[in-house]
Amino acid sequence: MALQFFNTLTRSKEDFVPLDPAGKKVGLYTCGPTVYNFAHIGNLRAFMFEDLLRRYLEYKGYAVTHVMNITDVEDKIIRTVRETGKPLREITDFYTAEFFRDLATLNIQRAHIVPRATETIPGMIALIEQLIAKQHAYVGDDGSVYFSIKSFPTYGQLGHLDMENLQPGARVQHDEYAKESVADFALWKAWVETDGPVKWDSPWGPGRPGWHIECSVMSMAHLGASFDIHCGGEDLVFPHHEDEIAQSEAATGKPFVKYWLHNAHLLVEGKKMSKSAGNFYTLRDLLANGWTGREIRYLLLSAHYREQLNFTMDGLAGARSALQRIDEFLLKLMDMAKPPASDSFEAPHMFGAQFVGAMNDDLNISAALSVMFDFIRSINKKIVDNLLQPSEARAILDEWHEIDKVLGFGLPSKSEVPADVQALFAKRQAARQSKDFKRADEIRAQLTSLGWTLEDTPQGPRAKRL
RNA sequence: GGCGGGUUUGCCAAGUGGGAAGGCGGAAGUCUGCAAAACUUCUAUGAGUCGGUUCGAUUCCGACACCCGCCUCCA
Repeated sequence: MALQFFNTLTRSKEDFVPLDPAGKKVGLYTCGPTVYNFAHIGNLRAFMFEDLLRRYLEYKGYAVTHVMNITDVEDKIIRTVRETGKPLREITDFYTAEFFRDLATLNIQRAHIVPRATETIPGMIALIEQLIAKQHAYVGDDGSVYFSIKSFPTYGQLGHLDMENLQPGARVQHDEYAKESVADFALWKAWVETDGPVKWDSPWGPGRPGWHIECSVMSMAHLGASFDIHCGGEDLVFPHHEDEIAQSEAATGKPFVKYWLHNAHLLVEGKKMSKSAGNFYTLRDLLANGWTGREIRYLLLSAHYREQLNFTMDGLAGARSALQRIDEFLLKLMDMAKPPASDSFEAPHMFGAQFVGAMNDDLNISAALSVMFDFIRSINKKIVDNLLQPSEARAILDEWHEIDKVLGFGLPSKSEVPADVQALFAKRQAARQSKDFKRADEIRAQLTSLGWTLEDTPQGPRAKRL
């Protein structure tokens, strides 16, 4: 099966064919964070899905250029500036650094290019000028610039909204802006007093960019007027991505994005995450409760990205157990792995092909993981029956490294056993052999206090770190 | 009000017009001086409810119930 993605634009699964005539290069733009607060796990699910997407594209051999913006000017940031009196840059630098720390904790690969909105303002002004020149935008009485929806007939295509019959939602404030039409959106927002020191000069007076324009400018600057994939949470479909399409295509006359991929939100303990419900988590909250980035990664990754994921503490415990089982499996293989004895060695049948088959179907990670666990069970059986050759173990580990480039769980490392611990192990083994079990149990307790546990296997005792 | 997604075992979660993946949990067993760990096996005659189409429906269609999302700056 060819690689397929569900494209929000067509609401159907489509074969993935890059714009690059050679079929090699892929341009990927993912909407980044607004840096006014710590990211919560809902935010992080989106970045996790995008990480899986990028890793899988790279696994498939595509040369991916990944761009992710940092939104560092926006209403809530300005509010924070006003409330704290701190310079904007101090606030956004802090939360940007925290954001990257979160990504590192979750083993999410950083985008190749990470532009900041505030460093892209000249490009935004240039694009807005183009839109005004082409009569897709107009300057309002207050000095703000608005995009004219009616100048772009296909507006509403991504969100599948019929603009003619659209009933404004409760959040629309009709009287707030000097717009010609309620649905028109701001490209440039004129400075108002509550903006305080946050302002930039423009041909239309001081102000700041609207939200949507930054993504159009930053994506096209690095990926060209047309590029392959644009991602974000499903809430961004409308208006954010709809507006990006309108601005970009109105300015360039070219199709903006070929594939739009959106991830579903998550629930926490079966409920919508909210601060008032007490189920609102940032990564630091979870780490403080003893969970690891790896466990959180596993849980966030384990459900299909277009399905709502129920994030629960039971789920995290399940992730922990599942990862332990994987680690145990890999450690066993590491213990027995040896390079093949001869050149005629044939690698054993692996699960890679089935894994790819599942992932090709719009990143069906659940099916892919089930293939992985089936494989683990089958190899465990061979180990129990003493049928697994050391060279096979080596080959499995080699392929596992490849698969892990997609999953990003990481492989366990064999811990070096210090000499004193090794000596205790030997002493206990001697005590056991002379049937002095009381002494053996004492030594086991001693090892526990040193942070080591042991497992007696047919091949002898095995040391494990607690 | 409009548009869209969903409801699968104790929990999480896939696929599928004809035998319901996988993970966690649980049970039994193997191994062990004991233990732990590991491993093996088992664990939904049933798919929100009610109808319809069909030889056959969890899967298609229609109602209803409930959950969730979007409808102008929230992943």
